[in-house]
Amino acid sequence: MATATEKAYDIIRRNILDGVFEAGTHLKEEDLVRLCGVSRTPVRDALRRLAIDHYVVTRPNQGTFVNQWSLKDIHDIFELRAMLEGVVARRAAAAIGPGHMAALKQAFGTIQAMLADDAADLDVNLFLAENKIFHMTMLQAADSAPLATMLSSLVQPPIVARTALGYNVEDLRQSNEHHRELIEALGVGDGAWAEAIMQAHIRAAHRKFMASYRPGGGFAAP
Amino acid sequence: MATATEKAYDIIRRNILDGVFEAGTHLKEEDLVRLCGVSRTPVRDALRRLAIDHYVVTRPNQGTFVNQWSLKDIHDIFELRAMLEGVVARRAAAAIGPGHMAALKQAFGTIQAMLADDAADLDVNLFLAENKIFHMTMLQAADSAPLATMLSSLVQPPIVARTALGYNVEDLRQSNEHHRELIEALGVGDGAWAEAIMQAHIRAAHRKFMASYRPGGGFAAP
DNA sequence: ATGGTCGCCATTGTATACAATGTGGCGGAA
DNA sequence: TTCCGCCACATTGTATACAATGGCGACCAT
Repeated sequence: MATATEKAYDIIRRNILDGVFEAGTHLKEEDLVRLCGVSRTPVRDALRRLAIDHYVVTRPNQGTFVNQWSLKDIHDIFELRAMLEGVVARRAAAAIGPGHMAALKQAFGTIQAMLADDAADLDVNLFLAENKIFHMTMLQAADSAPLATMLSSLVQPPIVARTALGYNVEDLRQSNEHHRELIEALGVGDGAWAEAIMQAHIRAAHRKFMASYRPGGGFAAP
Repeated sequence: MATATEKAYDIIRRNILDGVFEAGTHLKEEDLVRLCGVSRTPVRDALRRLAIDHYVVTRPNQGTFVNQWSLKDIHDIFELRAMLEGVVARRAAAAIGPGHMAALKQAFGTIQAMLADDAADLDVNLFLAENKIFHMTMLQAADSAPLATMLSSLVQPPIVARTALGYNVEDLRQSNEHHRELIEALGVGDGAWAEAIMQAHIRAAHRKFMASYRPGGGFAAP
């Protein structure tokens, strides 16, 4: 966290993800100055960067607001993610090398170990971190900068995080079984197989998310 | 062009599109201050907005550079555009109303009129404007904010503009015939048909673009 | 001659002061 | 009472001054 802009970015982002700043909230620059302990200039910079990542939207002369998605938007996002992550899997099957393959297996193994232990002490954030590593590795293996750019604008952290909150242990096991099958498909270079299982993987997440979604913006406990 | 930020944004963007700022150029804030006649603050704001739209990339403590795409990136961009614009067409076929349909027919008619005249006096910018209206109308008819966001990050104006430069009159006629067929498919609500012809439309543009592409960044005259 | 290191300068990052804008409330008139 | 217009304030937009960073070249040591 070397620069003031980064500091402001991280603090604001964290508050959005933690739900302190609810969807639609008007983020006033002066308040953020007090919260972050930096001047307005880096705060404004941070808000622009958050706009790039679609955490917020800025309306000229009005201010910056925490982004919110309609139910329809969320459906569309999952729909598009299923399609694009499917492409990622297909391309990864054609291009993956031993390094990325090893990273995938390790992420799978780490999650598997989490699930083998008593489920009670499972740390959702730890799961999310490993899950992210898995998907990022796939993305790198697919070796397409435009594809990576598009997906990054589609994988909305608030939604992904809340999806995980809706998971129970059985759901997590199913999720990691998909990972296992993806590794298998990639191992034999079967792009169509990899694409299909990846689409199932995302669509399953979609259903789990909807099951715990509440229109008001709140979410059911896991 | 009310605000200084908008002014800077438009000037810098125009210079990039016109090729004054070539790909990879280091855009120095102080130079842009002199060019735009505003202070550094709105210039920096404008550069952040240009980064959102992928015209430039910013590296911390190093500066802002005009974005450049590799040949592979360009292929990927067209590939993804074909897929996503296909989805747009499919969804538009299911949801389009009379207003959007009329707009599509008008854009088609305008382009048709351009091509009926003597080809010598054809204004490429005018064609581009109507072409954009056509595709934006399709996007609105598809009625999906996430889809619109993704495509906007994929439709790189420099590439689209240079694609048109590579067109000859026959290519333009083919392009507008695709538009005609899209309207027909949408009229009978055949989403699969619309999707297929849209994919062909983008892939044809891809080939026309590659035919006039020169690796150095220059392009053959039309 | 070559390799590394130090310091200067160009450039970006940050803070603060001031200007402009848009909004909400108050008051007056119909 | 209700609607319109105006004023004041809260908030964002802009300019300028200062701080920090990093790249590049010169210089020294080997």
